Amino acid sequence: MKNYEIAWILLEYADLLDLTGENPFKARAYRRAARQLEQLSQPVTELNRQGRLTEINGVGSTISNQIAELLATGSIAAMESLKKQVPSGLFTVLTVPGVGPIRAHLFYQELGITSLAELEEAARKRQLRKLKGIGNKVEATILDGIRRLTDPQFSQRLPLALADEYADLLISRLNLTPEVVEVAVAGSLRRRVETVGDLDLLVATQAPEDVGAFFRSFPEFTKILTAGLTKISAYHRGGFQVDLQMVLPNQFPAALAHFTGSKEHNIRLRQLAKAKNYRLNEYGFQNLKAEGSDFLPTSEAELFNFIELPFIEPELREDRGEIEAAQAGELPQLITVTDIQGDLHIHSRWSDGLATIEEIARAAAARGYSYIAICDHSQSLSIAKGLTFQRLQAQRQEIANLNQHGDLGIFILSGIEVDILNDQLDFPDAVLAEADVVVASIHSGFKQPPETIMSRIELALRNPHVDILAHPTGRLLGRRAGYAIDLDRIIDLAVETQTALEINAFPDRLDLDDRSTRQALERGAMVVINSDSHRLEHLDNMRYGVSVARRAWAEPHQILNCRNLQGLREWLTSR
DNA sequence: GCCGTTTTCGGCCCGACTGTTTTCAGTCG
Repeated sequence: MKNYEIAWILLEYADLLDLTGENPFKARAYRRAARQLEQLSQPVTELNRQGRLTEINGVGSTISNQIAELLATGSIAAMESLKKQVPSGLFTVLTVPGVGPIRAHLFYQELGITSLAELEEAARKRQLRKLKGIGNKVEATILDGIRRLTDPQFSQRLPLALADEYADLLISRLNLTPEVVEVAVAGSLRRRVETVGDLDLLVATQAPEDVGAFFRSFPEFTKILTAGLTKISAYHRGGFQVDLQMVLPNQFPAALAHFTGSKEHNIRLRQLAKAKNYRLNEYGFQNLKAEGSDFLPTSEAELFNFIELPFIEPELREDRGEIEAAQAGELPQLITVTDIQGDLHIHSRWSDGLATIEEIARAAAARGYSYIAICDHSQSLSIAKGLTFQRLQAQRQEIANLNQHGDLGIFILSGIEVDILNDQLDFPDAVLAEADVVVASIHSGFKQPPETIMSRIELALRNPHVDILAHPTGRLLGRRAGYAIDLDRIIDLAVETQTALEINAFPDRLDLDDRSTRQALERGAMVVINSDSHRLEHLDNMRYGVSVARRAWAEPHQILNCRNLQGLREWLTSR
């Protein structure tokens, strides 16, 4: 059993505890334990064998015994008996905005509601308002929430790139009013999570009423959900929620940290503040012992320093070990976009790209790169005008000419994105050996059984000419899950064969994702960030790949294309 | 359920907003 699978079961247990009206701190204990398991670098099965489970933070005698039971028997008896008390449909009832564990439990106890459909029917028949503490407003909120849950437009999380665009528009609009002193993106978008559920914006102002009224009047909002003195929530016509927080200018740094989160990270910070006899909230530090000795940080760095931590980058604020690393002075020196020296996966007009190689080279040079690799598709991918051997030869000649006479200020490597077919690569070794860079990837047979896909990928990784495995899981955000692969095994093979794993920076892909990348890096795999550009503007998608790498704690020396051309060539020839 | 240079018992992060109340419970982030 994998760590994340065990963690998932503990999370389910926590939900069950919530739904049965147990002590909320008990559920929190299980969530905390699950979180610790997820970020563990060693297998839980191994720790269990060694009887060392209780060494994990948040795992005591009960949970360690239950994990042992789970590993031995495949289930936890206490959890199974809870499941008998709680129909599985109650979990979906919990997803309705305005319905938490207490109300879900109440609806189940009093009305026998165990599904979304039953909840909707009860609300329509005005049954809910008969219950204690529930009125017509709550009923309406629940009906609206169910409508939103089942509306396809609202059912998907917003991809990072799209969220950036919407946020930029809202921020430039907010800046039109002079009462706005400062605006910033907060929440998961600032932490650069691959998809965001809603947009969090923070404004510094002396006049929150005016800013609030201005904000509420934005035409793109289809409904104002809440409108308080400091917080406004609205539905955006793009199918997501926007939360605006307003604070006084001198509260801005503390508020920025607070609303950036994550929630779990904030809890850790507040615990540290509390140990120093301070309460930390969105307004600053309040001294719990001495009135008037409050502290308003003037920057996020000052806020961290006050609780004896160095500045922690937003991408790391997930309570995935960053607090401990900060305390030990072992935070990573995260990669930035300016560390990127080149892009090793770009398509030209020779296959399904729109730009010529020369146009690409000039655009890449303008972005400060010192090299690029043109990796057009191979022959079998006819839908993408895949290159035959003859056309590949002609393309190589063009690249050679450009390098020789082009005056481009950038070096063009001649590459190929070779398709991984069912039992071979799309070009023979002799052809691959001639390429400067070989990127291998799967474009067919997504639904094959795991063994089949895995043997194809293994074939590619074991081929000595293959330098990079591109978009390793094949997932498309919000559209297609990845292939059924064993990522642990792929990472092991990549390390063994010294093949680089790609973070494909295309906003639809972001493949590998942050968690997988972190695993790969921890186990010593080489990682490369590529744009997979098909037109010139796509080169700018590199930053989304860099975001993934930053969330994976990547430092420049771990990323292949942070090397200069000589370093890259040394790596390519050393393998 | 977990945990301990204030603690082996009694805490466990903190506040905004709404609705159903008549001082607070529930939800959310």
